[in-house]
Amino acid sequence: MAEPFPISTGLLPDNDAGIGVLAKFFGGLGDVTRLRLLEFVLPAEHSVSECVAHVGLSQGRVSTHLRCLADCGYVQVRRAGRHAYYRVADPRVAQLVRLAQSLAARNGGALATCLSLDEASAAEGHSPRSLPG
Amino acid sequence: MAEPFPISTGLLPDNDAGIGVLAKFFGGLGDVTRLRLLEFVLPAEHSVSECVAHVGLSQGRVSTHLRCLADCGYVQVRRAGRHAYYRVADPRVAQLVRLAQSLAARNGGALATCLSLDEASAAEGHSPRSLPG
DNA sequence: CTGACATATCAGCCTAGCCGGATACTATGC
DNA sequence: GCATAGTATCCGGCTAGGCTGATATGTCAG
Repeated sequence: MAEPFPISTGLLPDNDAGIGVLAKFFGGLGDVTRLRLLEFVLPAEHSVSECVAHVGLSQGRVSTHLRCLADCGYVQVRRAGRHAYYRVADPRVAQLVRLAQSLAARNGGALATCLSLDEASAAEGHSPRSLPG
Repeated sequence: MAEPFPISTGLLPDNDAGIGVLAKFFGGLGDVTRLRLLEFVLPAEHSVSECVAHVGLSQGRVSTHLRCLADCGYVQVRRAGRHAYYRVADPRVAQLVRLAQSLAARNGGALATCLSLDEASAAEGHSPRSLPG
Protein backbone atom coordinates (compact mmCIF):
# COMPACT_ATOMS: atom_id res chain seq x y z
CA MET A 1 0.00 0.00 0.00
CA ALA A 2 1.54 3.28 -1.04
CA GLU A 3 0.67 5.78 1.62
CA PRO A 4 0.65 9.42 0.53
CA PHE A 5 1.81 10.31 4.01
CA PRO A 6 3.77 8.25 6.49
CA ILE A 7 1.44 6.08 8.52
CA SER A 8 3.00 7.24 11.72
CA THR A 9 1.00 9.65 13.81
CA GLY A 10 4.13 10.73 15.55
CA LEU A 11 2.85 9.02 18.65
CA LEU A 12 5.74 6.62 18.93
CA PRO A 13 9.47 6.94 18.33
CA ASP A 14 10.34 6.03 14.76
CA ASN A 15 12.84 3.38 15.75
CA ASP A 16 12.31 0.00 17.34
CA ALA A 17 14.65 0.68 20.23
CA GLY A 18 12.72 3.80 21.15
CA ILE A 19 9.45 1.91 21.25
CA GLY A 20 11.04 -0.75 23.40
CA VAL A 21 12.25 1.90 25.81
CA LEU A 22 8.78 3.38 26.01
CA ALA A 23 7.32 -0.06 26.71
CA LYS A 24 9.83 -0.56 29.51
CA PHE A 25 8.94 2.86 30.84
CA PHE A 26 5.25 1.98 31.09
CA GLY A 27 6.16 -1.42 32.45
CA GLY A 28 7.96 0.38 35.23
CA LEU A 29 4.57 1.47 36.55
CA GLY A 30 2.94 -1.86 35.77
CA ASP A 31 3.58 -3.27 39.20
CA VAL A 32 1.65 -2.68 42.39
CA THR A 33 4.71 -2.47 44.60
CA ARG A 34 6.41 0.11 42.43
CA LEU A 35 3.26 2.22 42.30
CA ARG A 36 3.11 2.16 46.09
CA LEU A 37 6.76 3.10 46.35
CA LEU A 38 6.29 5.91 43.89
CA GLU A 39 3.43 7.35 45.87
CA PHE A 40 5.45 6.96 49.05
CA VAL A 41 8.39 8.98 47.78
CA LEU A 42 6.26 11.57 46.04
CA PRO A 43 5.70 14.07 48.85
CA ALA A 44 9.07 13.58 50.53
CA GLU A 45 12.23 11.55 50.17
CA HIS A 46 12.48 8.26 52.06
CA SER A 47 15.26 5.83 52.84
CA VAL A 48 15.22 2.25 51.62
CA SER A 49 14.42 0.96 55.11
CA GLU A 50 11.46 3.28 55.33
CA CYS A 51 10.26 2.01 52.00
CA VAL A 52 10.70 -1.57 53.18
CA ALA A 53 8.56 -0.81 56.23
CA HIS A 54 5.99 0.86 54.02
CA VAL A 55 5.44 -1.89 51.49
CA GLY A 56 6.29 -4.88 53.68
CA LEU A 57 8.47 -6.79 51.25
CA SER A 58 12.02 -8.05 51.63
CA GLN A 59 14.74 -5.43 51.69
CA GLY A 60 16.42 -6.81 48.62
CA ARG A 61 13.27 -6.71 46.56
CA VAL A 62 12.47 -3.14 47.59
CA SER A 63 15.98 -2.06 46.71
CA THR A 64 15.62 -3.59 43.26
CA HIS A 65 12.23 -1.94 42.74
CA LEU A 66 13.66 1.43 43.70
CA ARG A 67 16.52 0.97 41.31
CA CYS A 68 14.08 0.11 38.58
CA LEU A 69 12.10 3.29 39.28
CA ALA A 70 15.35 5.25 39.24
CA ASP A 71 16.51 3.69 35.98
CA CYS A 72 13.15 4.56 34.47
CA GLY A 73 13.64 8.13 35.62
CA TYR A 74 10.67 8.23 37.96
CA VAL A 75 12.73 8.79 41.09
CA GLN A 76 16.10 10.22 42.08
CA VAL A 77 18.42 8.91 44.74
CA ARG A 78 20.48 10.96 47.18
CA ARG A 79 23.18 9.08 49.06
CA ALA A 80 24.23 10.16 52.50
CA GLY A 81 26.46 7.94 54.57
CA ARG A 82 24.93 4.53 54.86
CA HIS A 83 21.58 5.76 53.67
CA ALA A 84 20.00 6.17 50.26
CA TYR A 85 17.09 8.56 50.03
CA TYR A 86 14.72 8.24 47.11
CA ARG A 87 12.25 10.81 45.91
CA VAL A 88 10.17 11.53 42.82
CA ALA A 89 12.29 13.19 40.22
CA ASP A 90 9.76 15.18 38.24
CA PRO A 91 6.31 16.57 39.08
CA ARG A 92 5.06 15.34 35.73
CA VAL A 93 5.27 11.83 37.17
CA ALA A 94 2.28 12.58 39.35
CA GLN A 95 0.58 14.13 36.38
CA LEU A 96 1.15 10.97 34.37
CA VAL A 97 -0.33 8.78 37.07
CA ARG A 98 -3.35 11.01 37.51
CA LEU A 99 -3.99 11.14 33.80
CA ALA A 100 -3.85 7.36 33.70
CA GLN A 101 -6.31 7.13 36.55
CA SER A 102 -8.78 9.42 34.87
CA LEU A 103 -8.59 7.15 31.85
CA ALA A 104 -8.74 3.92 33.81
CA ALA A 105 -11.75 5.16 35.69
CA ARG A 106 -13.74 5.04 32.45
CA ASN A 107 -14.13 1.30 32.55
CA GLY A 108 -12.19 -0.23 35.39
CA GLY A 109 -14.30 -3.32 35.56
CA ALA A 110 -12.83 -5.26 32.67
CA LEU A 111 -9.43 -3.86 33.47
CA ALA A 112 -9.27 -5.57 36.80
CA THR A 113 -8.92 -8.86 35.04
CA CYS A 114 -7.58 -7.76 31.66
CA LEU A 115 -5.27 -10.59 30.76
CA SER A 116 -6.79 -13.14 33.10
CA LEU A 117 -9.60 -13.52 30.66
CA ASP A 118 -10.80 -16.96 31.59
CA GLU A 119 -11.68 -16.28 35.17
CA ALA A 120 -12.95 -12.86 34.22
CA SER A 121 -15.88 -13.93 32.13
CA ALA A 122 -16.64 -16.91 34.34
CA ALA A 123 -16.55 -15.19 37.70
CA GLU A 124 -18.01 -11.78 37.08
CA GLY A 125 -19.99 -12.26 33.94
CA HIS A 126 -19.78 -8.65 32.91
CA SER A 127 -22.35 -8.78 30.21
CA PRO A 128 -21.42 -6.63 27.26
CA ARG A 129 -18.35 -8.43 26.13
CA SER A 130 -18.36 -12.15 26.33
CA LEU A 131 -21.32 -14.41 26.38
CA PRO A 132 -20.50 -17.92 27.49
CA GLY A 133 -22.70 -20.37 25.68
CA MET B 1 -0.63 3.82 62.70
CA ALA B 2 -1.86 7.06 64.14
CA GLU B 3 -1.35 9.47 61.32
CA PRO B 4 -3.01 12.84 61.82
CA PHE B 5 -3.78 12.79 58.13
CA PRO B 6 -3.84 9.85 55.79
CA ILE B 7 -0.40 9.19 54.38
CA SER B 8 -1.82 9.11 50.92
CA THR B 9 -0.96 11.96 48.62
CA GLY B 10 -4.08 11.18 46.70
CA LEU B 11 -1.93 9.84 43.91
CA LEU B 12 -3.21 6.31 44.14
CA PRO B 13 -6.63 4.81 44.85
CA ASP B 14 -7.10 4.15 48.53
CA ASN B 15 -7.87 0.47 48.07
CA ASP B 16 -5.64 -2.38 47.01
CA ALA B 17 -7.88 -3.39 44.15
CA GLY B 18 -7.74 0.08 42.69
CA ILE B 19 -3.96 0.10 42.76
CA GLY B 20 -3.90 -3.29 41.09
CA VAL B 21 -6.18 -1.98 38.37
CA LEU B 22 -3.89 0.96 37.80
CA ALA B 23 -0.88 -1.35 37.58
CA LYS B 24 -2.68 -3.46 34.99
CA PHE B 25 -3.56 -0.30 33.14
CA PHE B 26 0.06 0.74 32.86
CA GLY B 27 1.05 -2.81 32.08
CA GLY B 28 -1.32 -2.60 29.14
CA LEU B 29 1.14 -0.19 27.52
CA GLY B 30 4.18 -2.11 28.73
CA ASP B 31 4.44 -4.15 25.58
CA VAL B 32 5.94 -3.17 22.24
CA THR B 33 3.28 -4.87 20.16
CA ARG B 34 0.44 -3.18 22.00
CA LEU B 35 2.10 0.20 21.66
CA ARG B 36 2.39 -0.36 17.93
CA LEU B 37 -1.24 -1.42 17.69
CA LEU B 38 -2.31 1.59 19.68
CA GLU B 39 -0.50 3.93 17.35
CA PHE B 40 -1.96 2.10 14.38
CA VAL B 41 -5.56 2.55 15.47
CA LEU B 42 -5.06 6.10 16.70
CA PRO B 43 -5.78 8.07 13.52
CA ALA B 44 -8.37 5.69 12.11
CA GLU B 45 -10.09 2.43 12.93
CA HIS B 46 -8.62 -0.79 11.59
CA SER B 47 -9.80 -4.36 11.35
CA VAL B 48 -8.01 -7.21 13.08
CA SER B 49 -6.59 -8.47 9.79
CA GLU B 50 -5.16 -5.05 9.05
CA CYS B 51 -3.58 -5.01 12.48
CA VAL B 52 -2.14 -8.46 11.87
CA ALA B 53 -0.57 -7.23 8.64
CA HIS B 54 0.75 -4.17 10.43
CA VAL B 55 2.54 -5.84 13.32
CA GLY B 56 3.35 -9.14 11.66
CA LEU B 57 2.36 -11.47 14.47
CA SER B 58 -0.06 -14.37 14.45
CA GLN B 59 -3.74 -13.51 14.15
CA GLY B 60 -4.59 -15.07 17.47
CA ARG B 61 -1.93 -13.11 19.28
CA VAL B 62 -3.00 -9.82 17.72
CA SER B 63 -6.62 -10.49 18.62
CA THR B 64 -5.62 -11.06 22.22
CA HIS B 65 -3.54 -7.89 22.30
CA LEU B 66 -6.44 -5.89 20.91
CA ARG B 67 -8.76 -7.33 23.48
CA CYS B 68 -6.31 -6.40 26.19
CA LEU B 69 -6.18 -2.82 24.91
CA ALA B 70 -9.98 -2.77 24.80
CA ASP B 71 -10.30 -4.16 28.32
CA CYS B 72 -7.90 -1.50 29.51
CA GLY B 73 -10.06 1.11 27.85
CA TYR B 74 -7.46 2.31 25.39
CA VAL B 75 -9.42 1.27 22.33
CA GLN B 76 -13.02 0.68 21.31
CA VAL B 77 -14.29 -2.03 19.03
CA ARG B 78 -17.04 -1.68 16.43
CA ARG B 79 -18.41 -4.91 15.03
CA ALA B 80 -19.77 -5.05 11.52
CA GLY B 81 -20.55 -8.38 9.98
CA ARG B 82 -17.55 -10.62 10.23
CA HIS B 83 -15.25 -7.73 10.93
CA ALA B 84 -14.14 -6.04 14.11
CA TYR B 85 -12.82 -2.52 13.80
CA TYR B 86 -10.67 -1.14 16.59
CA ARG B 87 -9.86 2.47 17.26
CA VAL B 88 -8.51 4.61 20.06
CA ALA B 89 -11.28 5.40 22.47
CA ASP B 90 -10.15 8.67 23.98
CA PRO B 91 -7.81 11.42 22.77
CA ARG B 92 -6.24 11.52 26.21
CA VAL B 93 -4.61 8.20 25.35
CA ALA B 94 -2.31 9.98 22.94
CA GLN B 95 -1.73 12.62 25.57
CA LEU B 96 -0.72 9.94 28.06
CA VAL B 97 1.75 8.39 25.67
CA ARG B 98 3.29 11.73 24.76
CA LEU B 99 3.64 12.72 28.38
CA ALA B 100 5.38 9.44 29.08
CA GLN B 101 7.75 10.03 26.19
CA SER B 102 8.69 13.46 27.39
CA LEU B 103 9.52 11.90 30.74
CA ALA B 104 11.33 8.91 29.31
CA ALA B 105 13.43 11.16 27.11
CA ARG B 106 15.10 12.55 30.23
CA ASN B 107 17.27 9.53 30.73
CA GLY B 108 16.48 6.83 28.25
CA GLY B 109 19.87 5.22 28.51
CA ALA B 110 19.43 3.33 31.73
CA LEU B 111 15.84 2.67 30.85
CA ALA B 112 16.74 0.59 27.86
CA THR B 113 18.11 -2.03 30.19
CA CYS B 114 16.14 -1.22 33.36
CA LEU B 115 15.52 -4.67 34.75
CA SER B 116 18.35 -6.36 32.88
CA LEU B 117 20.65 -4.96 35.45
CA ASP B 118 23.52 -7.38 35.15
CA GLU B 119 24.46 -6.55 31.61
CA ALA B 120 23.71 -2.91 32.19
CA SER B 121 26.23 -2.20 34.91
CA ALA B 122 28.81 -4.52 33.42
CA ALA B 123 28.68 -3.05 29.95
CA GLU B 124 28.22 0.63 30.62
CA GLY B 125 29.17 1.32 34.20
CA HIS B 126 26.80 4.25 34.26
CA SER B 127 27.65 6.12 37.41
CA PRO B 128 26.19 9.55 36.64
CA ARG B 129 22.64 8.36 36.50
CA SER B 130 20.71 11.41 37.47
CA LEU B 131 21.68 14.62 35.79
CA PRO B 132 18.74 16.88 35.24
CA GLY B 133 19.40 19.03 32.28
C1' DC C 1 39.99 -3.59 63.93
C1' DT C 2 35.55 -5.21 64.86
C1' DG C 3 30.84 -5.37 65.02
C1' DA C 4 26.44 -3.34 63.73
C1' DC C 5 23.80 -1.16 60.35
C1' DA C 6 22.09 0.26 55.53
C1' DT C 7 21.96 -0.91 51.02
C1' DA C 8 22.92 -3.64 46.81
C1' DT C 9 23.37 -7.90 44.43
C1' DC C 10 23.03 -12.97 43.86
C1' DA C 11 20.86 -17.70 43.66
C1' DG C 12 16.98 -20.39 43.27
C1' DC C 13 12.16 -20.88 42.81
C1' DC C 14 7.70 -19.88 40.74
C1' DT C 15 4.00 -17.45 38.27
C1' DA C 16 2.46 -14.21 34.62
C1' DG C 17 2.45 -13.34 30.22
C1' DC C 18 4.35 -13.59 25.35
C1' DC C 19 4.53 -16.61 21.35
C1' DG C 20 2.81 -19.69 17.30
C1' DG C 21 -0.34 -23.02 15.85
C1' DA C 22 -4.66 -25.38 16.21
C1' DT C 23 -9.28 -25.00 16.95
C1' DA C 24 -14.02 -22.96 17.83
C1' DC C 25 -17.35 -19.56 16.92
C1' DT C 26 -20.03 -16.36 13.71
C1' DA C 27 -21.48 -14.03 9.48
C1' DT C 28 -21.82 -14.12 4.65
C1' DG C 29 -22.51 -16.28 0.13
C1' DC C 30 -23.66 -20.00 -2.76
C1' DG D 1 -27.53 -27.35 3.64
C1' DC D 2 -22.11 -26.40 2.84
C1' DA D 3 -17.86 -23.59 2.17
C1' DT D 4 -15.26 -19.70 3.34
C1' DA D 5 -13.64 -15.57 5.61
C1' DG D 6 -12.89 -12.98 9.87
C1' DT D 7 -12.30 -13.25 14.70
C1' DA D 8 -11.84 -15.22 19.29
C1' DT D 9 -10.14 -18.72 22.33
C1' DC D 10 -7.36 -22.78 23.73
C1' DC D 11 -2.86 -25.39 24.26
C1' DG D 12 1.89 -26.20 25.03
C1' DG D 13 6.46 -24.06 25.20
C1' DC D 14 9.33 -20.52 26.69
C1' DT D 15 11.28 -16.30 28.97
C1' DA D 16 10.89 -12.20 31.90
C1' DG D 17 10.33 -10.79 36.09
C1' DG D 18 8.28 -11.23 40.75
C1' DC D 19 9.49 -13.24 45.45
C1' DT D 20 12.47 -14.86 49.64
C1' DG D 21 16.69 -15.67 51.81
C1' DA D 22 21.59 -15.38 51.71
C1' DT D 23 25.50 -12.86 50.77
C1' DA D 24 28.52 -8.85 49.29
C1' DT D 25 29.71 -4.00 49.63
C1' DG D 26 30.14 0.13 52.05
C1' DT D 27 29.66 3.23 56.27
C1' DC D 28 29.72 4.55 60.91
C1' DA D 29 30.61 3.72 66.16
C1' DG D 30 33.42 2.07 69.73
